[in-house]
Amino acid sequence: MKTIPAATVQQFHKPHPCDRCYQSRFCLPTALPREQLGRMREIVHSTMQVEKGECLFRSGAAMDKVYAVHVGSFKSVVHSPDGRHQILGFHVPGELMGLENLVAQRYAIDVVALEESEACEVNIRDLELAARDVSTLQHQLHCLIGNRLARAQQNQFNLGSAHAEERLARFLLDLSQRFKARGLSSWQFTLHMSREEMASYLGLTMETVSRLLSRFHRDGLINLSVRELQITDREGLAALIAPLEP
Amino acid sequence: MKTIPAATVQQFHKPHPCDRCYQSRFCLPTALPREQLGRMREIVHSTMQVEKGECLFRSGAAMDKVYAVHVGSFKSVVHSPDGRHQILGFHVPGELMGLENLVAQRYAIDVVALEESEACEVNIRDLELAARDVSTLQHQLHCLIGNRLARAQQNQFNLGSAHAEERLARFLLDLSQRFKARGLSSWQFTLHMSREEMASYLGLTMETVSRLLSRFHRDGLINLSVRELQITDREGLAALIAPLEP
DNA sequence: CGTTGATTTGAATATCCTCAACGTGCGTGG
DNA sequence: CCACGCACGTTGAGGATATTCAAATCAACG
Repeated sequence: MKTIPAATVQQFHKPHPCDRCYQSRFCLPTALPREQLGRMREIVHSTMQVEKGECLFRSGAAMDKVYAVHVGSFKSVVHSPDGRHQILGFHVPGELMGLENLVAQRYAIDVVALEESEACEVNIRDLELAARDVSTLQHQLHCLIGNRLARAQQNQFNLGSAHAEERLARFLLDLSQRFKARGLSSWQFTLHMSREEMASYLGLTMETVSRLLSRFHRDGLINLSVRELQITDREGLAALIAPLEP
Repeated sequence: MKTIPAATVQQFHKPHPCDRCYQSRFCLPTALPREQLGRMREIVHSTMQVEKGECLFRSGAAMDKVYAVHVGSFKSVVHSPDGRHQILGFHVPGELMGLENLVAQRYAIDVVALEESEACEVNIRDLELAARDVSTLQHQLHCLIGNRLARAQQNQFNLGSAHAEERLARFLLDLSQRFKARGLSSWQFTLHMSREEMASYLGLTMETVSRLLSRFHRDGLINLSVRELQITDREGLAALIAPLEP
């Protein structure tokens, strides 16, 4: 992992790291008026560059930073004491990671890069200070947190009330949605996670995920060459998430 | 549902509603220095009294309040468009509800009382304003949010990686833990929710929950008369949450 | 090309769900 | 007081879904 202090970035590259995700809807500085951006830049501690499979951070001890994805994608993994683990979420640019570290927790959560990625590091205390100065930033932060909670609750519904088929369909459509929100293609994208990782996230096994993807393909819903996904029948996929016959 | 404006409460009862949960560890005003309590009281809009089965709030339209449980207990329920529903959590005194309403959301979440209960209502905008004035309040709010996220993630792990037996064991121990944190008995308490509700929360069916409770009883782990629970072998229960043979 | 790791596919099994019957507690009204 | 209905809970049998174990296929890379 390579750390690039914000100062250095500003010195050598014309755009500040924050500018690079300014377009993405959910990034911190988005909601700030232009003239407040300077305040935001002050609190961005540095930019982290991580290789595929590398750990951005490992929760434990005193965790006093949050991270915003700039480039690439991450997964967050929870480990139980007995060695099992589960993926809690995938993070694409503009999303915040480490919010749960605002306070001590039971489980250790690792955040790992799925590909070569970049994230900017923000000190929590600085962020809190800035939020007190700038009400739009405070509100934006609360919005991000609200989104995050809503996402966690959606996951809970998914894992609790949906069968394998529906979980996977929801997952694919959710990804599609998130890419679309960032201005990327919503019907053709790369799954940067392995089958195993998808399975872990969905509370299934690798084999079940694989079988379902094959079935989706047979049914003409998707095209899939290893990790390159095309959604060919969005309606068909959407039909799977509401198993009802009215 | 009966609404008691804070002013009225202060007038007719000696203790302000906030005083009633001042001892509970996670309630908002807890972290405030005594002299700041006044600021907190200003933003408590009113106290809501709800009957068993009654809806405290129903998310939708513009939701601009959060609630703190004073007395009793609540459940939050998510409804999917096709009529299914799942319980996302149970809330005991001192816990905050409605945080996900800091921003618009996809799913409608209802919060319903499990028994005769009381909650105090806080306007989000007032809360944000106060948080900017009082840094301890801001930090406390972040801690509550962090806790909430951690809980959601724990649920996700539970639903995704644990079998029925383990889910139920975790649930019982979690409840025990939360009661203990409030100074109540950790080995003997009332389950205010029905089997159906427990099942919904755990992503199981009523029948499975019932069978497991019977089994736990046969194995001498618990005593259960309808809804009165005694944990007779905490170690035995804890052993179920780490299915490992070293 | 052969090795390694990821993915797909198949067959047998386990877990949990569905359906259905039965039991219990409680309030209502005969 | 007892019968009755009703909601909730328990228990059983059979079946569906997803897992486990195992083998085959595919892709990447030296």
